[in-house]
Amino acid sequence: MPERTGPPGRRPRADAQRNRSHILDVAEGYFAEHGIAGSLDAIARRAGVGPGTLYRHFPNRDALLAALLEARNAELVSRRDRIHDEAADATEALERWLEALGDWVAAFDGLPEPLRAALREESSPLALTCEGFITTTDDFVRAARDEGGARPGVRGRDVFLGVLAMAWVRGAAMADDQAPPALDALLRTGWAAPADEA
Amino acid sequence: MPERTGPPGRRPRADAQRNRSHILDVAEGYFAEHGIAGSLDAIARRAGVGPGTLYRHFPNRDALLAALLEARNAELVSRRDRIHDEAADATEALERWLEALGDWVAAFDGLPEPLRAALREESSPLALTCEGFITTTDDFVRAARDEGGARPGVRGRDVFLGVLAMAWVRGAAMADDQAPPALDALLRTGWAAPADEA
DNA sequence: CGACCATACGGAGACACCCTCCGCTTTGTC
DNA sequence: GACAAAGCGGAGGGTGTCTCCGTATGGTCG
Repeated sequence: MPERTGPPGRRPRADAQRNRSHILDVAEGYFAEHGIAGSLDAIARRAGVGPGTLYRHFPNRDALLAALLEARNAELVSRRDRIHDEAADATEALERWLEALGDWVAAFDGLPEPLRAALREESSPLALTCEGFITTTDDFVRAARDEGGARPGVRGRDVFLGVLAMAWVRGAAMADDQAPPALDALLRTGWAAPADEA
Repeated sequence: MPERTGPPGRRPRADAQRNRSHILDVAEGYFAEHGIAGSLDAIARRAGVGPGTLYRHFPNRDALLAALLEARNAELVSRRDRIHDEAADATEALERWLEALGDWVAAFDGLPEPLRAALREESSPLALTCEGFITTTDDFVRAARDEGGARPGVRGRDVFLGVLAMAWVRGAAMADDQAPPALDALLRTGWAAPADEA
């Protein structure tokens, strides 16, 4: 995908394309190693380009992140389609979708933070992606609700935020290896025991 | 509470005590205004002291935060006692405790982040406080479970992390005024509808 | 009351990060 | 081969964290 959207100008010069994709490669490794908060200047240095070059291609951290996520977004979308094809019922589909979302958001250490910021600030390349997946989540939730598998009143947006929140807090419980499944269970069924009478 | 723990040396000089408490006052206002991430040097400036003075009293942001929370911790503890006295049953007690925890963690905008970091890094003045409240949460959870109000297998630590996570993600949904209650409900009962047969 | 010393103060400044601006080089084209 | 546009690199401004050290201040003891 060499072009952002439409072709308003002619296509970029060869060296620009080379630099862009090399920066992306380096950033991928750097973020995987140091987490999402690593220094952008350091990435430029490691890529052997000046800071100006990096910032021309990606005006800020979110833009770089968004470009990095592009490939994974595609994977997530195809996973959504696969779930639609394979899942026996809507509840299982929702479960599998949430698992896929959880994997997506765990692509880099610290990713939940910029996603949350994008959701609040709106004007971020990440915001659009998130809104798309929120809509998808809502579709899954509605289907599960129609089937009786999801609680009425629960919105896709809330569940998405829940997944984000759990992924975020998971980072606090490294040593505790029973925390991840416990947090997933918490999001699924909550802490309260089902009451015969509320 | 003029002394940290025990009296290992003589008590601090008068000007030191004055500065310390004045810095605390200013920081309270500054964090309330700009959120937890505001500049520490700016706080020092507003307090009319050099940066060195601020950093001598509070070696880092966490230390300052911990000192600021001290008063609220006391309030939270007394609220816990009040809940113990007043709550009709253990489930209601847990509910009210979680509400109290939610208020505590919302004391400053952005507070969840350093709390999470403290929990993972361990060596932070905030970590000890958190661990204490995790234990308290576990007590409430156990009592509710014995009564049948809380799901078996749910640990106090997980619920505490859940409260933290929901408080964190709440910051993403400012404009959406139905998100806060929805997130609380999500933590309480999850997204899944209670099944007659699992 | 004056001298002495530990304690505490202030601010200069080292360092890291983000990001911009601009003179120079590279690329594509005629 | 020459010319313009596109792109490059890095110097440097702004901000923030945190340290170091010469100096001032407060408590104490003769």
